[in-house]
Amino acid sequence: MGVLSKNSATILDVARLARCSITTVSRVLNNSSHKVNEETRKRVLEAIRALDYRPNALAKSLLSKRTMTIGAVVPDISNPYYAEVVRGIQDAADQEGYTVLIQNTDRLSDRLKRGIHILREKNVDGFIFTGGLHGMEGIGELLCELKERTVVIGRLGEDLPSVQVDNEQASILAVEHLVQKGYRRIAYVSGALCSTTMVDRLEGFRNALKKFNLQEVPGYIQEGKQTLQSGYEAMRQLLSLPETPEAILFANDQMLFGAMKAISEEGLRVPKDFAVIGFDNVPLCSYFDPTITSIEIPKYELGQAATRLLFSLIRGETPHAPLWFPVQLIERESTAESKLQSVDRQKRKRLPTY
Amino acid sequence: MGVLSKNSATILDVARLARCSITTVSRVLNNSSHKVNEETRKRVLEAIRALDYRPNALAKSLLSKRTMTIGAVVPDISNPYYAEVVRGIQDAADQEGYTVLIQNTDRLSDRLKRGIHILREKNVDGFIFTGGLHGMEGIGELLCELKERTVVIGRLGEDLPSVQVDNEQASILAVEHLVQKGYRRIAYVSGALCSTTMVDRLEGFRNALKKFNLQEVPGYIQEGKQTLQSGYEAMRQLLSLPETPEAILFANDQMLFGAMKAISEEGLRVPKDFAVIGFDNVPLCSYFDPTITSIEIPKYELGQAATRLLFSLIRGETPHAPLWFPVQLIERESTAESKLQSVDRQKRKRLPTY
DNA sequence: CATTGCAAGGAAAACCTTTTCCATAGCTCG
DNA sequence: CGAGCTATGGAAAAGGTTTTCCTTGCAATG
Repeated sequence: MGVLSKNSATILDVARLARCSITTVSRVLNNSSHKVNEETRKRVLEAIRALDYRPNALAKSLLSKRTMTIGAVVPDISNPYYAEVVRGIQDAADQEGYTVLIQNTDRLSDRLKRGIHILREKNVDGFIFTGGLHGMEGIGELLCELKERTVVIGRLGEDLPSVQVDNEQASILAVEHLVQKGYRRIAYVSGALCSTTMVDRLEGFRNALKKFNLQEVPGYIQEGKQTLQSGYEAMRQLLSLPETPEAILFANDQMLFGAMKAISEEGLRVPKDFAVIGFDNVPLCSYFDPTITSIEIPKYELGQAATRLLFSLIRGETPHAPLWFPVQLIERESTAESKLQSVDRQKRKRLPTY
Repeated sequence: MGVLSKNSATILDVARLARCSITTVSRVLNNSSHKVNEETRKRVLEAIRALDYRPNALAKSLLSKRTMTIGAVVPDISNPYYAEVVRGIQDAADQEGYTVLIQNTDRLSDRLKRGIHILREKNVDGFIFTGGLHGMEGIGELLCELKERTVVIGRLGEDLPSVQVDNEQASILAVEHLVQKGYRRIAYVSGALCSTTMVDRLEGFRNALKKFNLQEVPGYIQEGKQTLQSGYEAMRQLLSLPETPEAILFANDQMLFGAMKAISEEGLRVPKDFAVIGFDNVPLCSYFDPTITSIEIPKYELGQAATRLLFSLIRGETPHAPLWFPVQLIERESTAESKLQSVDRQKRKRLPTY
């Protein structure tokens, strides 16, 4: 309507127009228990509408010490895994009227520190850390008074309230699946070991080898970054080994997809020549050719649960034990028994390997 | 040190400890031009350190009417395309000390409205809209006074300052490429036509058909959502047609990947049986088997440029004409000439089609 | 009639900064 | 010696809310 006023209306403007005090306006606004005459209320509401008044959140926050904003620290938002976790966080926050401020760290510890700094400066009401961060012990200090309003998805070294997934167990699950399918020479491609997630998955793989009496072949464990390119390179490494593995477990689906290129470049096929299995079960797994067996992590649910846990902390409830979420192996074509391997397996069956 | 005070120190605490007024503390803090005695300054700095004082951004913002935060509205952050755009925005914002508040709309117009509402409430200093939004004319009103601090990536119907890519031209480029390779029966799979991006790409495709004298075959234009599943379904539709297309242009790479599954399920191959070409050139394109020809959109640069444009608006500079970014066709295996088609092409060459 | 209680409303403090304006003291200059 | 300048410092307003604590009428109760 007409000229837009440069500065939006304040509560004082409303009070003036409604011929009452700002106290009354405030009461109407927050429908306080303090009674206000029905007629006055109508005048106020009318004035609010006429002026298109909306309370200034800044002023409110200054007083209430609540910004209705929570901060989320994620290693890499373009990773579909974290994108989904963030989605869970945002939806849960939304339900309680909170907004989420996202800080990307790109897995760099100084960007992490900077992120925390910004979030504190913005006066967020709580923190959610995702991905953990290995060997980054100083975090507790950075959080200061916010320490009691922090939730971690995964581990962080510090013992903060958390929502977790048993990554170690997940690796064992994957290896078990491969063993059952008759694969024995199993390699592992890890992501950057700067997140506890990656540390746990690797640990789990090693334990699984022991558990199933398989030996760790030199060169069968590759470390890279969680990218297509890195998966490709790791696979090339594996392909160059004198004795190539029969099956490969990838610490994340992205790396697996990258590796598929290396495999097909050599004219090799999955699962005929290699079985592969990924982590995270991103949507593409069921659309790839062949479809990819992957460990499903309840990404959305993790984000959601972490946020709810955070709200319970904010409400002053005492933190309870870490919340564990189940993982699940989704079997698809990439780990089917190839004919060749079925034969192999027959042969092996006679050997008392385990 | 020792026990953490529940409420962090204020400027008053610092002043008391340094035995001076808050005015002086403020001056030291913002190293104002107003002189302050070297010894006093030292006392203040000491007090700041001792109390671990950090100014309250809320109070500062209340006064300055600057939150050092900009809002970004994106249709879908889990889409790699937007993830990359957001990355560009964040990096550029970072450089100027700004923080980005992201609002996902999931392409729903009420979530969009809600997002705008939240951003206004949080007093962001400016807006960036991505993806455009078709048939959503009321936006200008929602923005109100922020209208002059809004930048759009793409079009929005309203004429706001923008950073653009010629999607229409891009479609023409793609079709031209296919025609040059000898393909004539070209289909198009569109995403949801609620974003101007999608509208423009479709428009471009239609114009390209005209330009190259190809006719629009009924059923050759499919509309879906920008998802793997939707791409898969669209492809199934195309495959069920009495005469299948020779080449398909997909409005985004995700849909293309979904379609690849439908193709391989039929035992068909790319590019032998179909040429396919995508939009966005996400990283996976060069890792897929076959590698995928796609239209490269400078996603990161778009985000970056939009943010810089926004800052120039915030500084009070007058908006200039829309900024155009070039698109580029990245040719890969998925549009190689199949032997079969080369023959076809020879045949066709005799016909005076265009 | 005096007292109590309630409905309705307002004044002012508090939240934490920045900024404008003023104060003091010591100097310099004409 | 007075005017004006500089170096240094503080008081107070402003920014927009919420909340605590009054105040004023009026009706009900004894």
